[in-house]
Amino acid sequence: MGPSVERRPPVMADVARLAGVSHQTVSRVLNDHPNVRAETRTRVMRAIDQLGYRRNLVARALVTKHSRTLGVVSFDTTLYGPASTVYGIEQAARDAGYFVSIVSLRTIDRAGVNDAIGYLAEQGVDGIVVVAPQRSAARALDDLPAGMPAVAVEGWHQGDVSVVSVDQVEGARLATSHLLGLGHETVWHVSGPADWLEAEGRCEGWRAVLTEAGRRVPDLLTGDWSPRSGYQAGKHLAAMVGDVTAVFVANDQMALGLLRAFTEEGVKVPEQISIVGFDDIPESEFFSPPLTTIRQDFGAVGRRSIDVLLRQIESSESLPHERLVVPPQFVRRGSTTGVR
Amino acid sequence: MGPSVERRPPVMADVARLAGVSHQTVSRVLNDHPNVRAETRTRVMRAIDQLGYRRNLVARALVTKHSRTLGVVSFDTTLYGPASTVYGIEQAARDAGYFVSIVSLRTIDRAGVNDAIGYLAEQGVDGIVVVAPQRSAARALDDLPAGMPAVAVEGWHQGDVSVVSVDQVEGARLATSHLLGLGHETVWHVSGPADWLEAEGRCEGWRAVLTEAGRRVPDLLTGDWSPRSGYQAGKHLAAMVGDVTAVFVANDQMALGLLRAFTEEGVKVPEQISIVGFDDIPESEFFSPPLTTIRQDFGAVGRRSIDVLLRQIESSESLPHERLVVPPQFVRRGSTTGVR
DNA sequence: CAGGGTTGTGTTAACGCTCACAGTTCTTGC
DNA sequence: GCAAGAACTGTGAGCGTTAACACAACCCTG
Repeated sequence: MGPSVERRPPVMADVARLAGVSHQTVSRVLNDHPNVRAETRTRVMRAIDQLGYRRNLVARALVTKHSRTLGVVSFDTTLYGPASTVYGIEQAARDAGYFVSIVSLRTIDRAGVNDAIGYLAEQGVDGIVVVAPQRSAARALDDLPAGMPAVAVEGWHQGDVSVVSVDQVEGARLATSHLLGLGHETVWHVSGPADWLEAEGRCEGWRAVLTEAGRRVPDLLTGDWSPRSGYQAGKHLAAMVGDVTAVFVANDQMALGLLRAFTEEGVKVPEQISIVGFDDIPESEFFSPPLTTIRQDFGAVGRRSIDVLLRQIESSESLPHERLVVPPQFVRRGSTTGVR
Repeated sequence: MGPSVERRPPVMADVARLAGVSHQTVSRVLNDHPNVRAETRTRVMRAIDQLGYRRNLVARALVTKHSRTLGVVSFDTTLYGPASTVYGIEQAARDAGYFVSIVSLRTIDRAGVNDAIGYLAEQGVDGIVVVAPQRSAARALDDLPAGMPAVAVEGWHQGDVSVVSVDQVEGARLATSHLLGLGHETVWHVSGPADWLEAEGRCEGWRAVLTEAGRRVPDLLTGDWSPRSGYQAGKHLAAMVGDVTAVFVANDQMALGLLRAFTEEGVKVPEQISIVGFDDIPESEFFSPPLTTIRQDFGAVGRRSIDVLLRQIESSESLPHERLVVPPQFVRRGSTTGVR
């Protein structure tokens, strides 16, 4: 019946017409430009919510060349660590007025990360955070699109990109020293999978402390971060009670697996074997026994990485790349005790 | 020295010039339109990667009115459930060629969800998934921008928006029936916080089974999903061993808290009290004892919700809203046993 | 009350792409 | 060998916004 049945969403020009001003004035009101008469401003505002107008950020991005969107590339955001980091990133970004577009990789390799970065670049993100805990993934940062601001989280410090990470080596030192300080002859280690930078860092810290103290460095056991792999390592270690009195496990989930294996084999924790984990997942405090562990402040890592990235985006020239390190924190609970 | 030092990223016109064709032909190659001579196509392709050209999806979105981006609004993506759901959503979306822009709320209320939806709408998303496990949040879906395709996950089925969820009531029935089937007189319940739809559904299923079997419905205990709240409930229940022989806990994290409290109080699981959890987080299998629980297939929920949403986006007229239910799965482990 | 600045507003041209349509060239059949 | 159609390619406009500039109206100050 009416002149046009199909209703398209209102645009700036519609608001302008209704308010009796030019579209540019509407734009000025929206970007709260100073030089608009108060009376005009309210007239425009009234027109805006009369029409239910929302500005089209896509059109805006086209002309300003800024989408106010950040890209995040991560791996398996189902895990507590990545999930918390991404959460921290998202919060910090939104507080700064940015959107977050996320790509969560199933498997992580250079090609995959590169693709993801490419997609995000096409989409016009202003900067990219790569949560790149593996060597192979971190290497993908070498071929970023020219001029794309980026920051690596838990990545490698080589190459010319800023990195924000928890000090893994220090965390491992805390864990290992704690156990030696309790009087244990040496400390065993169940590490994360090869190629993971975090696994390497934790292994390095553990080995360093033992070496510095002149202790025997036992054979390394390797898991894949899963409770199951910890369980398997635990079965292996349980067979060596007496020889093994202290274990530093590279994450809390594997530590849970160890705990389970020890329970099954009748090995008492901490009486016969002390265990230290890493991460401090929310569950750790309620393991039996509650787990002594190293807390990583993932939220802080996320926030810091956004700080670095935004500084890079908002300054015109390219800043020198920095390396930010968030300290880990030792959390003493019931899974460790001194030797008799 | 050169004509221009400042290098701006190449655009379609640059590619066209280099390949000796019009910008439109470049566009056709990019969108693999059929009517382009093979020779022309390769010439354009060569020009594209000679210049390192990437198309500008923002400009494309401006004219097509489709950003190929989906918005996701969620609450605390640090928790295993939401994190897994969002992961499933992201995977499914990317497989379908869509980006995902995520907004993760700190606190969840109608205003917050509304704001988030507003932001996403401005940004030009083609559709929105709201992971709205609370009544208050679900209600925000009532005032969606007109014509915006949307789907609720774990939400309320009222209002005219499609909903995808795990059948919470059925899950609770499975858990409760299992315990009754083992010969327990009745089953206690530690529920999630009020206002959470999942908590309500689980409570409803539990109560229904007890009522149908003509059993006494014990006082309800309420937690907040955290292990700590489970621990507190556990302390309370431990004081009533003998009276209490079976507990259905609304999630695995709280179940862990119960387990810890029972261990401290010397209550044996499952010998004195049987426990069933909900979620099947990766840790549950390695609790002591391994937890009998109800598995939710979060990945499936994510995928299904994207299916529904894309169908809505890609069909021009508005489809009737549907209600998709993903069945839960009972997982028997060591935390439950029959009464002597 | 002339002239310089400030303040408020409008006009026009991009931004980089796709769509609609108008050409052009190549097939094909008789 | 030539019309008729199919296959390919080019031209121009426009998506909704901001930037740059132009211009009007108003304030001062001397």
